[in-house]
Amino acid sequence: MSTNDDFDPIFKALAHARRRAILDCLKKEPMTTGGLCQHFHDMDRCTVMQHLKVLHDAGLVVVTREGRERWNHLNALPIKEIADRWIGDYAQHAVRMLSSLERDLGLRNKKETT
Amino acid sequence: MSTNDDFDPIFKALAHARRRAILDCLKKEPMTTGGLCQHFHDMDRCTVMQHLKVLHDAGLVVVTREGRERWNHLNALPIKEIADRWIGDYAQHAVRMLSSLERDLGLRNKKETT
DNA sequence: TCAGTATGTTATAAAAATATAACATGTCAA
DNA sequence: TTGACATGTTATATTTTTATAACATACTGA
Repeated sequence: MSTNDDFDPIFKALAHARRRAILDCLKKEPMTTGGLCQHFHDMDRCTVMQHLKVLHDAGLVVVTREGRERWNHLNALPIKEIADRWIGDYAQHAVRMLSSLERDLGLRNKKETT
Repeated sequence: MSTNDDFDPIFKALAHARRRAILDCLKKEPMTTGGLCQHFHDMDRCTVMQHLKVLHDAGLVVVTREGRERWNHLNALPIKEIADRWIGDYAQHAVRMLSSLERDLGLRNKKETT
């Protein structure tokens, strides 16, 4: 399935807790690379930049420049695309499973009460 | 954020295209390990089993046994949880961005037509 | 201009994920 | 029982990811 492969860099980008934390930061407001390094003071600046590169390559971070500063903006569209085009089927699967479980429990209760 | 860490094994499990392909298979119907190996004939049986272990540890695959067969069932609930508890904020972010973009384009068109 | 600052690049060490091989266990059915 | 089969386990090679260091570039403002 081609759509599955399209999503690959996005899933990979989301796979690291540090990167999800960076996204959480950028969800609140755009930040400079330096600002992010300050926020994640336990992480080397180069590490932050590598994570930003992964996020950028996945299209989850958009970069603008102001003088010598680099502003990193969240682009949540790829995440929404995954939600719309990939997760839907699985969510349905889960809901079906839950409702059949509910039905089975219902039958059991019925049986017990009769 | 603690919820972020709870999701870690799930995001990690979803990060590999082969594992997502396995989930796609199991979404259609439960399969034995052997059945999966037959389907992914270009992958070593041990590799399939390792992937199944990752999926199982993440709670995405539930295992039942029948004699010498092991049946792997999809459990999509963790995916639905991510959808409900993690993706929501980002989807909203995306929608907000799109609507502000729309508004800006609307303003531009207005300007152009006046 | 020039010191200080923000970011970029290249190389490399360390850790984790992926794939395979070799061997082990348990079940079925003749 | 016993041979074939489905799965499980342990060890290890290969590849990728993650983290850091050292050096380079470019902008700002005094």
